[in-house]
Amino acid sequence: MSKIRKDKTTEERILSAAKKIFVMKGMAGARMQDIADEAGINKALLHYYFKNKEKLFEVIFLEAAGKLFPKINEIFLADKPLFEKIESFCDEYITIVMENPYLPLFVLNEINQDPEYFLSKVWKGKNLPLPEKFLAQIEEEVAKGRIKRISPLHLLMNLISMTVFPFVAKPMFQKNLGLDELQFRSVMEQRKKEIPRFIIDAIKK
Amino acid sequence: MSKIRKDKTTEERILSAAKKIFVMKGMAGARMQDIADEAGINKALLHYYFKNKEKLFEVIFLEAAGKLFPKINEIFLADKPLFEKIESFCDEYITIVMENPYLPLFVLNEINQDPEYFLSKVWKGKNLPLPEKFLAQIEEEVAKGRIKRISPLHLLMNLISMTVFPFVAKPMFQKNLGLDELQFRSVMEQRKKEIPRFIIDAIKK
DNA sequence: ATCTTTGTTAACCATTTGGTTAAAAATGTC
DNA sequence: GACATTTTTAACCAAATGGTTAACAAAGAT
Repeated sequence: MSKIRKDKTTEERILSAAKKIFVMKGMAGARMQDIADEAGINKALLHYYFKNKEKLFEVIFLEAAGKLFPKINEIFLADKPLFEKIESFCDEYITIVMENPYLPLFVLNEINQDPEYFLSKVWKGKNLPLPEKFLAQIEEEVAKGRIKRISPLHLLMNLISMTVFPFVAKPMFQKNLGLDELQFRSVMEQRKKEIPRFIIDAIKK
Repeated sequence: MSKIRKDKTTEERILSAAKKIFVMKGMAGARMQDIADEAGINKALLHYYFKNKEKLFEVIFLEAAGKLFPKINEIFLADKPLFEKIESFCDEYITIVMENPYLPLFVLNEINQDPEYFLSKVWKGKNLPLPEKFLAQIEEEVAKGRIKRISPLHLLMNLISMTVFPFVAKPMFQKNLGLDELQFRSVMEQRKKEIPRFIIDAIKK
């Protein structure tokens, strides 16, 4: 069979549509007929290409998680000075999530539905979290007197919280603070610099 | 009709069961039969007492939001020094959410499904966000030279992010950092003090 | 005790949902 | 062009879902 593909294959159209609908509605709320409509195909094709809803969902979920989790592991493992790590994490992570601001909520919500199941899928070998090096790095900076005493665990939580949560709570912040879409994006761009500055101000001696 | 109630009325049992199921599964994933099973009643009673799924859901959602949103408005409006506000917000908010750690994710997820609809329900008069006073307070502290230059908006985002997000991402943090249930609770207790300390270290001159 | 009102039950209903099937259409191979 | 394989279609299916109904039971009012 020839491997030459013209424009979007049916499979690609399904995946693209499924991503849109699953990210918006979640597993429980998404309807196969809606995915088929979005892809412009007959619903039976979803089963021809992906067997069932669960299999299709898994592809989408793993792709989404594959965008979010390796990046966190990257700061764990990188050989860089601490402050640089913080700066590049914020910059890169916000850039990634800005391309699809609903990803974090989607992934976190599904993980909360069945943590063991979903996290085992995500961690199947490839994205195993390895925080030890990063946490040890923070301890070392404290011991060397370069930063104030702080628990590595809390520093990590603070970093990830400030970077990700505004996306999760987007409508709430928009309404609370009177931000339209453009303004929200602008604020998140600012945060690429604001968060590292805030953190470094908090821990620098 | 006598208003004397013995133990749990049927209505109370429904509400209690509905809260459990809706918070766990969300609107889309919750099943009326599951709620009835949880309450130990016949499913038809759900409609006798609450007409339909949407009406029942709304009661639960508003109750949940009513736990989370007024507290945020409280820091906006309180006549207290800034640092005290930050300290008491973290302390009280974490205490509230610890009683039901899944509330933030539940409320935020539903709001993201239809922001206009849900936020208008929440803001129907009573919980209208009034951040101006708080934001002005931060500006004043900056102008008086008591804290470093910082955008009030970012400070507010940082405060709420660090307080709430660990609950939203609970399974992820547990897995990443090897925390069992007790340890997670202990970490969140620590954060009552750690977050204000971190923030104050970041902004204090 | 009688009647009215409220609460409960089990059966039922129409629609929706994820999935199946067989036939037709399209594509690939020689 | 003939045959094989893959893709697509429309109809169909069983189960699940939110909701309805009528009968009965319990509680309230007089």
